[in-house]
Amino acid sequence: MLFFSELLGRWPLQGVPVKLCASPVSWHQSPSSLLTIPMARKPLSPISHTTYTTQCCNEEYEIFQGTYSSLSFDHIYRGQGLAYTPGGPQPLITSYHNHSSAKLLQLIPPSGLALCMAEPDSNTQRRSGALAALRWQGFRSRSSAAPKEKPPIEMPLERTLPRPPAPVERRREMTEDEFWKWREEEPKYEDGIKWTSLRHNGPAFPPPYEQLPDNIKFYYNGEIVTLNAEAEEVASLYAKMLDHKLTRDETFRKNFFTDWKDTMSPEVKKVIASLDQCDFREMAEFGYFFLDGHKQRIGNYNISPPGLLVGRNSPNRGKLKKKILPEDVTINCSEKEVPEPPPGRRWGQVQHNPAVIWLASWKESPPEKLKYMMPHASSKLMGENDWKKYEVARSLKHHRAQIQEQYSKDWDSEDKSLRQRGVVLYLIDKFAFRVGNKTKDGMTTDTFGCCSLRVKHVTLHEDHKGETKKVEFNFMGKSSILYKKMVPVEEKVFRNLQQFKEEKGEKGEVDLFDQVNPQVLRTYLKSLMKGLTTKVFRTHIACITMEQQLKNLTHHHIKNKVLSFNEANRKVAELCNHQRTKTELHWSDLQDKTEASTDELSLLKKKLEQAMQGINTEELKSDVKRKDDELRKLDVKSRMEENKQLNLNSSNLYYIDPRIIVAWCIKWGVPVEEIYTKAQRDKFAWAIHMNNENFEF
DNA sequence: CTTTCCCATTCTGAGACCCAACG
DNA sequence: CCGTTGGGTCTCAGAATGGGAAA
Repeated sequence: MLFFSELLGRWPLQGVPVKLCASPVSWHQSPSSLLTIPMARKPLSPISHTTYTTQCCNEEYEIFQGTYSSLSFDHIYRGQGLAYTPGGPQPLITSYHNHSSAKLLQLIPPSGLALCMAEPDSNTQRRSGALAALRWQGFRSRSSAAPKEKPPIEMPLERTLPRPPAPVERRREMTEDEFWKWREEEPKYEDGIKWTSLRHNGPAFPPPYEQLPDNIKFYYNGEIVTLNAEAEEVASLYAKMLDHKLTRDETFRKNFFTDWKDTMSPEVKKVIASLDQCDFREMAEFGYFFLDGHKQRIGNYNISPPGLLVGRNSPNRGKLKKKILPEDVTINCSEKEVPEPPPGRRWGQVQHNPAVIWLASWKESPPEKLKYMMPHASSKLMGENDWKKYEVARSLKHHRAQIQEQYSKDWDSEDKSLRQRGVVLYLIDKFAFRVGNKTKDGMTTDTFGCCSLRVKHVTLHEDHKGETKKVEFNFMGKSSILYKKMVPVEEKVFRNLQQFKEEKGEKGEVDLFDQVNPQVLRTYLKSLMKGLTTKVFRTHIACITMEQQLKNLTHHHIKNKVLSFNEANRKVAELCNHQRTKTELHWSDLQDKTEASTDELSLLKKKLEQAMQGINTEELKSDVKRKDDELRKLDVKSRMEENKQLNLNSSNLYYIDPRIIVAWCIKWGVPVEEIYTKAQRDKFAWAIHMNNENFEF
């Protein structure tokens, strides 16, 4: 909870993290009825006026009549937010976002400051930052309202840069007590006077437009036309949206063209008569690259802005991610086509390496790791790699039996390192574990994979729920996702694990497989099959599983094809342990409910049994039935919730050979569009193009 | 109308794996 | 000679974002 007093010190509110207080009554002076300020769903046109009248403090006030809509901070800074109050129009300071509404909890005269607080539902919190505040001056009741004369408001929209220097004095924020003290002691101003001193830094402006380099041209009717600076800026805004469907919308085009024309110099205006003849394509500068002359999308062309590192459990979280300058960037391109660095800057390095597919790289910190600008998943280069990956995974089927035979033999070896290797490989082959590279101490999160498993991560159960020989895994995997599963294993694997554990005694933090590391394993796998690595197993198993699951769907079960597809997909996600970690709020509620219902049901059943001897059991029977139904419904719901914990996206994007899906789609007459989204179809264009009905993984 | 749910897409962090250099 | 290390490259990972529509 951020107190009102604190708010004042932080005006305007951009970027202020605010926690919601469950009962925001702590600063209430007097009870007041809630006032909802409705939000327009779509930005209202400037001419539309709406009047909202509502009850507050048991008196009726006219609250707004104005042109507010999806007001963001951005709008506010530009002074576009206006509230028409009884005292006349006033700038509105709020963090409204469309999709959100806020409850005005209290109006605090006479300063006219009002605080609006969003309801603590997840959406408003997420979208609007939980708190909206509104400064409303000239607050008066209707009875004493000043005549509705709207004084012209002076809102200097144009300022001369540079901005005025920030005040040097650092001011401590008031405590709540201090705030109220100040409020009591503040001088009573006469009407029309609000303050004696007022200081701030003015609005923040977006960076100025940078003109396009000379080699970027705009064409009209096939001819190069040089636009004046202002027209170019506006044109580039349109160019950015070329892929947007709105650029085929008549009104959108008409409106843009009219406004664009206003920015043209007379000479340019004379030339450009129709939008249809305009070719903006080159002006959409970023986001594309040309591979042997063919236009391809770039995956990530925005360098992430400086900020604080938000890692998943990373020891570096909170550390500064420095601003990346052109001088930090290495460009990879062909020799005669070096991109123009931003004006007045230069590239750190330019190289012409055709052996790699990245377009630019820079070192991001922390941790000191290279980042790359890469082609988009839909590009030829990425598509080829994707295809190659699946071909390798596919070829594993010719070697798998032999590999399994080999590692099974290793379980009996005299050599402990061989026995360990055999067990490790078994786990990888059976449970699709990641290899588990060494993590740098202190630099990265402690997460684990097969080779790096520690003694405490593995629990052996000789006899578990009547079944014998079960192994329980419990460790943090990639991205700190918990891997917790209980699985049956081969007798010999079990004995070996038992022995490895025993050797280490009570030391849970010790590596379970001390004789194996990813490097050794890699060399070994390489000798078994060309291109074989640990992750090939993961891909292979995922594909086989998917194919099998889809095959199991008979005509009878295939009524809802998309649903059955998801079911199969889910199996793969489960195998790969792909989860979403967001805690669903109602998840625990549901469990509680189920538990309570179960208790009630058993109680009712008991009652029924006791009453059986009597005659009047009908009522009880129906009670039992009702409760039973209720429980069944809850069960279905909870299973649905459970499924929500799985993340199907990763397996779909990275593990399941799209050719399996395409073949399945053809076989059952399911349009690919029903299975893959637009972005996925782009990524898997290579597989869709192959269109092979008989594909078998 | 507001609020909540749902989903596709983007974002950027975190692994795997390769290879050359090192000890 | 051979195992280890660390930088470089590409793949995989869930969260954040934001549009749209159902409730």
